[in-house]
Amino acid sequence: MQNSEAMALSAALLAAAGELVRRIHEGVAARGFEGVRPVHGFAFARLAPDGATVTELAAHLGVTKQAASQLVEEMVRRGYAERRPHPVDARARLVVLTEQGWACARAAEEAAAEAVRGWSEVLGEGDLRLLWERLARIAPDGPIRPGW
Amino acid sequence: MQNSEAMALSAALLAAAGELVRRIHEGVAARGFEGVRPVHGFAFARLAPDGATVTELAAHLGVTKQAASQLVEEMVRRGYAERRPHPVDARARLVVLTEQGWACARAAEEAAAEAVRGWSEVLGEGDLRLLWERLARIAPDGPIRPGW
DNA sequence: CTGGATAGTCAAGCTACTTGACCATATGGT
DNA sequence: ACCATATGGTCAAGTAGCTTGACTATCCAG
Repeated sequence: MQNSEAMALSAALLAAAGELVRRIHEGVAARGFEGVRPVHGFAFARLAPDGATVTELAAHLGVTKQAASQLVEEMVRRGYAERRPHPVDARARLVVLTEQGWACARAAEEAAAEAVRGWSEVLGEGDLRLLWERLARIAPDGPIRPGW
Repeated sequence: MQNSEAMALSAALLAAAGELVRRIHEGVAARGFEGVRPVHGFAFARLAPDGATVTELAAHLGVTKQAASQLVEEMVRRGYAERRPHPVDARARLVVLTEQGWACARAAEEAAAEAVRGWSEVLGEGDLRLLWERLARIAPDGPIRPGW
């Protein structure tokens, strides 16, 4: 693949990602969760199953643990999450979602589904799943960094 | 497609985009252009063919024209670009790349090609082109926003 | 020629991130 | 058992890169 083509592919990927984030953000806001930034949705996704420590969250988001700590602080202040003592490590604290946090996480998922549905209409469901499968192979478990 | 699947697809897309940006940035730095931020590469791509005005660059990057103006100022200061009078509009100024700017743009393309080559090994050239084609259909001509 | 739109810049402010310092707890070698 | 070192977390301060607001110069339609 030529260099200029690689650059064009990169631009397309970045544009799609930006568009997606924008739509999810709008969708979440439209569901009444204003003041929540895009990064929160992906933080929710990490916290959702069983909670996570600040350090785990930082790794997931690709930021420093101080930044993750600030993010958690903000989520706690807004009532989306709470800090609990960690069951096995007294240094750590387990951050878990509150009921409102779960509601916001669901809103983010709905917004994502809404945005992706538009793509499905363009590509078709089958191609969309192929797109997903290939993207997942490219960057498995990579951090979801906020910004460049 | 289920909501949770849409979220997972979104995460995969974001992770791939972040990974790509990181690799391009590293590649450009490795070629001796330290101090250049990722956004510069995509600014170069827009300026490369025939130059562009600040306003056009702002639209391409999805930022305010003030931010684009600051970016241009920085690029000029570093010797990557220069402002010229616009041929037909005396209000506007045409921002064009210097020789060093072209060199950096080529470095960014090489770095992008290098990063994409790794994907090609995972997906195969054909699938990679399909991925590109589908991404391009999703967000044609969308802005390349720096960050969320 | 005149009123409104557009290109660009200057200045100030904000926000989300960073680095640095610090304490509490865990872990592993001796 | 003890100490050295590593790790989880937070507080504080600094900063980069964006924003909004205000302004000038130029274009263009009527």
